[in-house]
Amino acid sequence: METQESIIHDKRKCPTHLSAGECTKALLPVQDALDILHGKWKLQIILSLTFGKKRFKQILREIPGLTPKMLSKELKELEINELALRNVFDTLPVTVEYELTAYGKTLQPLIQELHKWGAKHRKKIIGRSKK
Amino acid sequence: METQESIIHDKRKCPTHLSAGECTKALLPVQDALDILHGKWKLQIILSLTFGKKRFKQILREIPGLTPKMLSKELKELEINELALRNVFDTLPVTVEYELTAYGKTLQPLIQELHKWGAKHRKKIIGRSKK
DNA sequence: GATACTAGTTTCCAAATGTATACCGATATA
DNA sequence: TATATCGGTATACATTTGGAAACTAGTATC
Repeated sequence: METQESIIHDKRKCPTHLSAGECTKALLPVQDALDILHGKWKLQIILSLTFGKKRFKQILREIPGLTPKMLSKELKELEINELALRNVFDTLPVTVEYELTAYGKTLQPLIQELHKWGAKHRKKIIGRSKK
Repeated sequence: METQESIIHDKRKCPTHLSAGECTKALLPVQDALDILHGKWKLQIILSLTFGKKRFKQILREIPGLTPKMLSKELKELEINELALRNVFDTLPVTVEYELTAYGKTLQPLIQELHKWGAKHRKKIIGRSKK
């Protein structure tokens, strides 16, 4: 078992924080993770799929305001990142089922962490002034 | 000590995933956390401040491509969320120092988690095909 | 023949976001 | 007097994002 590399607060590794240096590069994976979860619909779609396989129209009906264009786009992104799987059945009319992959389910602990921090933040900030 | 509430995968709590139900509401804190870290510059600015107090122009010089307008906007957001503090000194010309608050530093473990997942994702997906 | 169902795509448009550039007042330096 | 410094702001523009609506093919139903 290797120790988790600390990417911030390590002054021995990044004492002067040079602009184009190693430290900025270390942020790329963080950005990746953020990008994957970012957007108005991503989380809701992922959440919907955690409760089982879903068909296209079914997801559309579940999430109010979601348009087919956006759903199509978001599902493609999930597919590209191997977080969701697309299964086509040649019924009439055609049936398409989406499901989270095992890999997609590894997002869960991360979402939990975001939830934990976000919930505290709601209590601290939003609860008292914002909006 | 109370047990952390599970927001997904709990079929007893959210068996049918009704559209406007409690489950969607549970995603709001997650969105909050994502929003705070989102953007091209936020992480870089936070990272910069983890290495100590910084002045406006200093941050600008450190992060290539960053414009004063964006930096100003991002710093204001950090301030509003009480993640960063703005200190004005009446020197000539005026000196303004920004620093992470203790609360701002609580983001660190979250960023670590994002980094952990993102690094694995890089190896799995980006390393072999994307971009 | 008109309508509805499936899973999307296409087109157009509005709003949000981000960038480039110039500028501000006050002061110190060359 | 010209220039540079500080911490920003103002304006104009380009790019990105997202939404509304109509439309596709193939078949089944009314």
